[in-house]
Amino acid sequence: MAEQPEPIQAQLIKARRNQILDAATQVFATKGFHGATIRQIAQQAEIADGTIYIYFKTKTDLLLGILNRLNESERRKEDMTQEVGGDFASFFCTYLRHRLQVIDADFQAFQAILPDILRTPELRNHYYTQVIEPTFSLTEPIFQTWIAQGLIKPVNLAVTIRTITAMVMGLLVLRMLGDRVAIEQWAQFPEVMTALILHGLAK
Amino acid sequence: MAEQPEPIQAQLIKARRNQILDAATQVFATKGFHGATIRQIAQQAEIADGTIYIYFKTKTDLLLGILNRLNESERRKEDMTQEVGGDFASFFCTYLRHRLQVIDADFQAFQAILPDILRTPELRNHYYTQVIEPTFSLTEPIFQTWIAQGLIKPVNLAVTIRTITAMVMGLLVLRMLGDRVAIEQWAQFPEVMTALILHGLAK
Amino acid sequence: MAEQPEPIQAQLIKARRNQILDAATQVFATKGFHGATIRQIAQQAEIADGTIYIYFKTKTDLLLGILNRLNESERRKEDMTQEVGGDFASFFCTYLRHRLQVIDADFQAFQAILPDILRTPELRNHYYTQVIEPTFSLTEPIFQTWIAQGLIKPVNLAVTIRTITAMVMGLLVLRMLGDRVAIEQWAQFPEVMTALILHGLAK
Amino acid sequence: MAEQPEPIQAQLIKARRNQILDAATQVFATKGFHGATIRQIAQQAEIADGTIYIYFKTKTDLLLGILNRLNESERRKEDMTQEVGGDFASFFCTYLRHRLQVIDADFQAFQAILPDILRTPELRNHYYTQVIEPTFSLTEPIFQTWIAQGLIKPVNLAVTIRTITAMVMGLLVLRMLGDRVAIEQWAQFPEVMTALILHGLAK
DNA sequence: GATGAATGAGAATTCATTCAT
DNA sequence: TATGAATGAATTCTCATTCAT
Repeated sequence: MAEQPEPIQAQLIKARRNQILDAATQVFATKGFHGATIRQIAQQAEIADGTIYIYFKTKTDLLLGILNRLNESERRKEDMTQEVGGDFASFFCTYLRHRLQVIDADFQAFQAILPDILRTPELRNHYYTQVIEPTFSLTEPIFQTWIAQGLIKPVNLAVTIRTITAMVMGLLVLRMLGDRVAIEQWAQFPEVMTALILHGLAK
Repeated sequence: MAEQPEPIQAQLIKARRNQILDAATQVFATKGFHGATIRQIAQQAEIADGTIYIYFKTKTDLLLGILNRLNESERRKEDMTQEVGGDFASFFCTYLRHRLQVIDADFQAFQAILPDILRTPELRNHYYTQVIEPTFSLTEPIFQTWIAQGLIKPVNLAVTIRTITAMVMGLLVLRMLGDRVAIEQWAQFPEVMTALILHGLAK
Repeated sequence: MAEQPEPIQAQLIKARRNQILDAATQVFATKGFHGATIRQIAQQAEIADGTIYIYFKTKTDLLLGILNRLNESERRKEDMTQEVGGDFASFFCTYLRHRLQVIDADFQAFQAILPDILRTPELRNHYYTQVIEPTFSLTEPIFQTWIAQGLIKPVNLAVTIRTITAMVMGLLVLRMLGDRVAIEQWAQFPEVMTALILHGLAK
Repeated sequence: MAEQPEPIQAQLIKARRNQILDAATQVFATKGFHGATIRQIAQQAEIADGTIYIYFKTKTDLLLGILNRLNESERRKEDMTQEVGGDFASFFCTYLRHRLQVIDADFQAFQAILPDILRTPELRNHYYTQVIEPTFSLTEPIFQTWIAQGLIKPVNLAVTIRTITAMVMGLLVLRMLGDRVAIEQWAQFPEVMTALILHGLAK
C-alpha cells in the first residue's frame, strides 16, 4: 500500500523549499539581500520565521538556493546549444535568443542575486566556476572548429568569446538599470547582435 | 579683506572628504556596502568614527560620494570623445580604449559601488540618468551621421548602441567575477572589439 | 477479567520514562540543562521530539525526574545506614564508603543536575529538604548517643555534622572539576576521611 | 599639564567594567547565567544593552570577568597564608577562617558562577587550574614539612589535602543550598573544623 | 501512542548615529 | 573640528512546545 511514501514526503519538502525560494527571490529583488529580513520573506511565504530555518540553514543559504535553482534552468537551456546543427549563422541567433530568454524568464531571480554575486567573493567564485566558465569551455571548441573550417576569421578566441559573453551580461545589467529599450525591445536584440557579431557595422 | 580664507578652508574640507572616500572605496570594495562598518572606514582613514559624520550625513552618502567622484572622472574622459576626428574606425578603438582605461583606473571604485547601484532603485536611477543615458545621447547623433554618410549600415540604432555599451559593462562584470583573461588581457580588448564591431567574425 | 492490564501498561510507561531519563541524564551531563535541547535528548533516546512531551510536561520536569530517580537510589542506600552495628569506627567508614559509592555510581546524574540544583531556588529547596536535611535528622541522634556514651567529644553537633556532610559534597564537586586524585583514588577516601574524622592529623 | 591622561581613562574604564560586573554578579546570582539576559544586566547597571559590549565581547566574558575578579581577591588572601608563623595549629584556624571569610564576602559572586563553572568544561578547567590546583601546590610542601618535623601523622597527603579542600567547598555548597546552620553559624566553622582536623572526634 | 513539521516568542549581538568633552 | 563612549533599534537564529496526521 504505502508504495511511495518517501516521494510524497520529498515532494512536499521540495514544494516548501520552492515556496520559500519564491518568496526570497521576490523580497531580495526588491530590497536586496541585506535589506531583506527573514521576517519579510516569511511573511511573503505566509509561514513562520522559524519554518525557514527548517529548510535553509542560514539566510545566505537562501541566496545559494536561488542561485542553484537558476543554474538548473540554465543547464536545461545548455542542452539546446548542442542540438544546433552546422549552420553557424543560425547558431548564433538561436544561442543568443535562448540566453536572453532565460534572462527574461528569471529576471527577478537575477535581480535578486546578481548584486550579491558581484559583492561576495565566495558567490563570485561559485557563479564564475559553475556558470560562466562552463560556457567558455563549451563554446571554445565550437569556435575553433569554425576557424578550422574557414567559416570565421582567426581571431583571438579567448578575448572574442569573453566579449560576446560580456554583451549578454551587459544587457542584463542594462535592463537591471531600467533602460527602456533593453526592456521593451528585448526580443530585437538577438538578431541585431547576430548581425553585428557576424558582419559588423561597416559597409 | 580676507579674500581667500575659504578656498583654503574648502581645500582642506575637500582633502578630508577625499581621504574618507578613499577609505570608503577600499572598504566597500572588500566588504561591500552593508558588510562595511563606519568603524572600519574610520580606521582605514585613520580618523574617529564621529569625524566621518562631519563630512557625510549618512553611510549612504559615502556611496553617493564615491559615485559622484567616479562620474567626474568619467566626464573628463567624455571630452576626449569629441576630440576624435572623422576617422570612425579609429574613433571606435580610441573610444573603447578610453572606457576600458577608466574602468581599469577606477576598478576598485566600481567594485565598491556597482553591486549597490544594481540593488538600490535610487542609485540605479541616479547612475543611469547621470552616466549611461548621457552616453547614449552623445553617441546616437554621431552614429546617425555615419549612417547618413553611408559609412555604416542602417541598423536599429538604439539596440545597436545598447549592445555596444553592454559589451563594455559586461566586461567590467566579467572582470569583477575574477575572469583571468579579462584581467590579464584587458589591453587587448579594444582592438578585438573594434574589429568585431566593424567587420564581424564571418569571413 | 483483565486483572493486570495496567501493571503491564504501567511498566511500559515506566520503561519509556526511564529510557528518556537516561538520555536526558547523558545529554544534561555533557551540555548542561540549558545547553541541552529536547531534540538532542530525543535523538539520544531514539524517539521523536513530541514523544518526550507525552511522558514529561516540560523540559524542567526531566530534571526533576532525574533528581527523583537519584533520590530513590539514595534512599535505598540510607537503609544500609541503619544496618550498621554499634562499632562507631566502622560505622564511619561504611557510611562514607556507601555515600562515595553512590556518587560514583550515579556520577553522571549528579553532573547533570547539581549545577541546576545550585542555581534554581526551587530545586535547591527540593534537594535540600528531600536529601540533605533527612541526612542530618538521621545522623544527629546517632551522634548524640555516642556523645552520651562518651565515645566522642562533646562537640558542636550541628556544625560538626555539616562539616562532615560538606566533606562528601565537596569531594563530589572536586571530582566534577576534574581533579585526578579525586577520580583515580576515589576508593582511598573513605579510610583517610575516617581516620581524619576520628583521630585527626596531629600526633 | 596633561600629566595622567591615561590613568584617568584607565580608571574610568575599570570603573565601568566593575559597574557592569557588579550588575552581572547580581543578576547571575538570582537567575543563573542562562536565565539572565543582557537586557536585565544592562538595566541593573543602568546603561544601554550595547554599552556592555564595549567592555565585554560576549555574555560569557562577563562570567569570566566575575571569575577573574574573584581570583584576584582570593590571591590577596593567599598572601596571608605565607605570613602565618610556625604554629601549625593556629595556621589551620587562620587559614580556614580566611577561606570562609572570602566565601562570605564574595558569596553572591560564587553563587553567580559556581553552577556554570561546574557545568562548562572550559570554565571547570579554568577554575581548577587557576584556583584549586595552586592551592594544592601551595599547601602540599607545608604539610610535608610538618610530617618531616613529626608534627602530624604520615598520612596520604594528596587525599588528605583534597579532603580538607572539599570540606571548604562543601560548606560553600551547603550554604548555597540554604542550610540555616551554615548561614547563621558560619563564624563557628573554622574552629570546629580545626579541632576536627587536628584531633578528631574520638575521645 | 508516536511523529516531526510548524510555530513564534525571545535572546545575543551589531552598528549607524549622536553628543558631551 | 575631532573624538569615541554611549545608545538602542533592529536582526538573525534557536528551541520549547503544540498539534494534525
